[in-house]
Amino acid sequence: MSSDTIHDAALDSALPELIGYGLKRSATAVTADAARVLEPMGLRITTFSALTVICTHPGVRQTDLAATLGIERSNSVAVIDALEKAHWITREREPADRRAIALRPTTAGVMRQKTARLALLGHEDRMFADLTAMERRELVKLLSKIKV
Amino acid sequence: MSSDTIHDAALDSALPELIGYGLKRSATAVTADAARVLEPMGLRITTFSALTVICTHPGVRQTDLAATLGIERSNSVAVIDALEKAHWITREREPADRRAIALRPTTAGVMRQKTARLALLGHEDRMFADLTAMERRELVKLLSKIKV
DNA sequence: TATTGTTATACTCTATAACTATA
DNA sequence: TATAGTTATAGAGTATAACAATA
Repeated sequence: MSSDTIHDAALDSALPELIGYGLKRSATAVTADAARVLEPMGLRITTFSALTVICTHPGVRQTDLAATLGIERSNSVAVIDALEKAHWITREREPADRRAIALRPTTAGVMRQKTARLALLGHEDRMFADLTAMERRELVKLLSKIKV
Repeated sequence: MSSDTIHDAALDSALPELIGYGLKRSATAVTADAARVLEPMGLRITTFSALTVICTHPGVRQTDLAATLGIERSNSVAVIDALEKAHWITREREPADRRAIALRPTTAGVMRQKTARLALLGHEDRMFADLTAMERRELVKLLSKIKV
């Protein structure tokens, strides 16, 4: 750094007193690295997340998928388009309710999800290398206590 | 939710095993709420963060500000433009190095930062209401251990 | 009337390349 | 040549409104 004014990024401003600031910076760093891991597999965080839910809930409706992921239905369309275009999922109109569309993974989709999941677990091992297994569980627990 | 397929958002898919997934969702919820709090004051998260660093480091250069905030210099320009337009900071060419620009808060800028900070502390009290003071400190500590 | 999927749109954040003026 | 600030641009995430088909 060229100036002597600031030594340790963010650690000597008034920002660290805000939990949300650290939370956002951590999340940005982790998601950026996750995106780099997924990119060569043709996946983004949103498409991987959707594919994962579709694999664990074959036949899920788009509306329920969006609710599960906490995204807008309208934004789920492009995500599902991408997965369908890659032949990792299928869209199938539900006979019982012809408004709804059931989403199911293809064999290739299931395989791709498994590969990507393993890659992400490796990524997390790197990003959270300085946390013990107990600390990681504690982190997850504390995050789950945040209001959403 | 209209379908019985999914009951508890994100809690019954394979996503929760990934810390990054919970981290991103928490950060999204917290930053969205923080943005709602700041909006009526004419601030966004980026402008508030920049204003805070400028208040605690009057005379800081734009490059150092960007480094402190972990953003690209190029992206800092619009942020600083907004703060200057609102008359909360001043840009001042440094005589010793005429390439550099020193950023200083105005009286109005200092006051606005204080008001916004208090509003954000209230916002955090709501978002982290289910965490004890010790748990909040623990959360900050664990977040700081994540690789960036 | 309400819901499902969809389109269109806009805004924020982030990232990269290239320019200018200064050093 | 290297650095500080800047411009332009593009991608990704998120949010809202409105529409057609179906219930």
